[in-house]
Order: sequence, then C-alpha cells, then structure tokens
Amino acid sequence: MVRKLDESLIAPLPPFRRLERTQIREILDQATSRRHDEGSEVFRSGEEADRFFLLLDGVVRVVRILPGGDQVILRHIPPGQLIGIASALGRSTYPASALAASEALTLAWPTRLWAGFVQRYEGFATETWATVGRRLDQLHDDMAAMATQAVEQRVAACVLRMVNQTGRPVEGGIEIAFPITRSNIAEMTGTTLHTVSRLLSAWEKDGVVESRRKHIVVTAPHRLVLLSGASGG
Amino acid sequence: MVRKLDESLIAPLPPFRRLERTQIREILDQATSRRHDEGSEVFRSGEEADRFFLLLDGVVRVVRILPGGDQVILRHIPPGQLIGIASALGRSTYPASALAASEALTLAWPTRLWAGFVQRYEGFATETWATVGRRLDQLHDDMAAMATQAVEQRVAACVLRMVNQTGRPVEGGIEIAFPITRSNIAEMTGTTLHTVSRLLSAWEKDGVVESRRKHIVVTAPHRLVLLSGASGG
DNA sequence: CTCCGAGTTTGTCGCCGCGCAACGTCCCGG
DNA sequence: CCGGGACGTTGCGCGGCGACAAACTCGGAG
Repeated sequence: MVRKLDESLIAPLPPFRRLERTQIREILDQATSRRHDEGSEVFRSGEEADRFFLLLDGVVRVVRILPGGDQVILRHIPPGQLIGIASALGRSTYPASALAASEALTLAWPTRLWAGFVQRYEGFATETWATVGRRLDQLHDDMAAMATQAVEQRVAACVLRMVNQTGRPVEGGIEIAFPITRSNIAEMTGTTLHTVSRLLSAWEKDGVVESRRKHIVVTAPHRLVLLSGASGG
Repeated sequence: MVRKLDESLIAPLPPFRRLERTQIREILDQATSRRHDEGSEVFRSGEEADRFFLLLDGVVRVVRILPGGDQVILRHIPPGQLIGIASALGRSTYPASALAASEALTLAWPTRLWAGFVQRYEGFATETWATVGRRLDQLHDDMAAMATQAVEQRVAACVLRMVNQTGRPVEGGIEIAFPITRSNIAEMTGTTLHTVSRLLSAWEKDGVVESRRKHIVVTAPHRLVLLSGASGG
C-alpha cells in the first residue's frame, strides 16, 4: 500500500474529471494501491465482488471461462478505467476474471464505498454510467461483427481496436502496447490460433503489419481498416 | 394517451418494486401510453433519445443495422422491462432500433425526467442498474457462445432463451409467445435462414419441436438443453 | 552454453454451413 | 374463388476454417 498518492495522476480520468481536488483527495485516501505481475489475477470469476479497481497503468484482460473449459477474452481495458464494478450493477460476485496482460498498477476500494461515492460525488456517477454505456455499445458492435463478419475482418477489427486503445508510436508504425499472442487474438475473435497465425503472416507479406513474438506493429493502419470494413481489397 | 392507469399493473415490476403507491402514482401521471402494431418501430437507431419506455405488453426486438446493410437482432425484450434508456448511459441518440415483434403496449416518459426519477426514487436506480447488469452479463454469454459454440448449439440456446423469457404453455409443449421467422432466428444466431430451417426440420423429425409458420412449440425442452449445452446427443 | 518449453509457422485433410436456386405452402386481399 | 407475395423447404456444390500434426524459433533457467 502506497501512502501518499498524487492527485494529478487520476484527476483527469473520466470518473474523477468533474470533482474538486479535495474530493479527489478524500477518495484517494481510502484507496489501497497494488502491483500485479504479468499474467496474475486482479480478481477471479465467481469470487465475492468485495472490491472495485481503477487501472492506473498496464492493460487488463477480461476473461470468461465456459463450462466447456475453453476461455473467451471479452475485452482489454486500457489504463484509466474502472474495473470490477459488477457490484455496482447488482451482482454480488464477479462475472468474469481479470488478468494483468502486462505488469499493471491498480487502486482498489472496498465495494461498500461505492454507494457513497455515487451519492456524494455528482460527476462520478454520470461518468461511470457513460463508461458502462460505451461498453454495452461496443459489446453490441462485437456481437454484430461476430454474427456477420468473416474471420479475417474480425481479426483485422480486433487488432485495430487494440491499436486504437493502447497503441504507441514506434519506428515504422504503431505497436500494441502489451504482450499479446496469436492465441489471445484467437480467443477474442472466436477462431483458432492457426488461422490467426496465417492471417498475420499474409498481412506481413503484404506489408500491413510486422510481428515479433508477442508483439505486433501495424505499419499500414489504413490497409487494415480496409480489411476490417468494406470487404473490398 | 390513456388518462388513468392502474398502479397495480406496474407496481410489481423491477423498476418500481420498492416504491410507495403514491410515488408510483406520480410516475404514472407523467407517462403517456402508446400502442404499437406488429412490426412498427418504437424508436429508431440514430434518432435523438428524447424518451424512454416501459414495455407493458408484447415483445420488442432490438435490432442493429450494420454499415454493410444486413441487420442483427441483439435481443428480445419481454414485458415489464425498461427500454430506450440509452440516454441514462450518456448517449444522446439511440444506439439501436426497437421494433414491436408482436402488438405491444408501452409507457413513455421524456428523457429529461430520468435524472429526477433516479434521484428521487431510491429503488428505481438500483433496480435499473441491476437490469443493465443482467443485460451486460447476458451479452457476455452471447459473445462467448458466438465465439465457441457450433451453429446448432447456438440456435438451440437461442430458442431456449426465448421460451424461457416469453414461453406460454400450450397443448403438447411450450410455445414462443410472439411471431418469429427462420430469418429472425438466423439474424440472432449469426447464420442463415437455410441452416435454421434445416435444423428445425431435423428437430421436428426427432420430436423435439413442432413449428408452424411463424410459431414454434418446444415439445421436449430437456432435449433442447442437451443440444445447446453438453454437445453429446 | 545447453536444455526445455512456450509460442509460432506451415501443410494437409475434411466437414460444416453458406450461396444459389427451385419448388412447395400458407395467408391475405381482391 | 383466384392470384400474388411472403414464408418455408430442400438439394447441390464449393470454400473457408477448424482439427491434427510436425517442425522451427525464441527466450529464459540453470
């Protein structure tokens, strides 16, 4: 637990954007901070949802494990967002697991503080619901894509989204800012690692992406957009 | 617009469950009621979200139309639920269209009343967020199913869900309580009407369902459960 | 340096399910 | 009673993508 956190770290983030400095101070003083190794669990599906988190740094993967045993990656969360707010939506237990996709830093609060936050800090609630709204929206998009798009388009869209959310400029293109395997992409797009591997190879041959082990650099984003959207080449 | 609505109609519904009679009266007096013919629009994707609705009777289909032109059915809403609450989640326009799958009856309120409802009626907010939570949850399930399940399993699960949500007992089984075509099921499960037709035919031959034009009766629910879940026959 | 395992690539094969097309059937309106 | 249109069924062929298999490469531990 870090004792004195700097307000400026979180003041510009959506949930706190509209709050006063003293209010942010109050909120911060009730938080505990935690470091998560790459691959470790922030929380686990089915556990009692006794805490909610703010992701300060790193990327968190939200995963659901099916009765059948295979897992599905529901989304990646970039820094600055709240996670584990299931309890706010009336669930007593986490509906999915959250894994640190890279080394991650979080703040955590006990769930019982949630109601107070919402009640006391006007903007907090609004911004949070807006975030939930965006997630719902994106989920709908994903569903629609899953239902109608071909595999190549889905994978292209998936890579693009991760670049948009977490991409950092690098020589020759934009890189996805956390370690990601073909398997991971397969679990996001509902296909197999084999197919993803083939697609990336083909794209690399066409000069759209470059990929090293666990790293992907997009060199021609506009080409990827074409691949994801209007099916024409 | 119907002038005097009976509180008992809506008092037991989730959003109003915890409210007092007088409060419900207040809320009702601000509502306008509307009848929707089968197939007509309750609201349209992209329109300004200036109203939210409570579905009193009938079933509403939530549809998203993709840039490509084809449409996807995101969910069916059974009576008693709120719809069009996009504005509450920070969206200024409806993210999807809502069509009456059968003749439907709704209450409508102007969006500007939302904030007041949430603030004034304690339980209203809680119950609403719980509903949103359930929708998110189900969406996650759907995603996961889409990503991992075979077509037959998805279609079986889809039929089952509609039976659970809106099924009514009928001689020889349980019937889905609103008109539904093969195309509709195809648009829900991300396949084609041809495949759905074949599946239903096969199931009918096996005595699991009976289907008339636009109507489906499930005669052996447990068999359908098998088809949807543990792939073993 | 060497070993080992995780991650990746590539090939082959087979099947599911989509596209297309034609026909059958029911319902509704004139 | 008849016609037309929407809905449903069925057959056929092809192709994408998943299953299986085997080899390669990288990186870290000892």
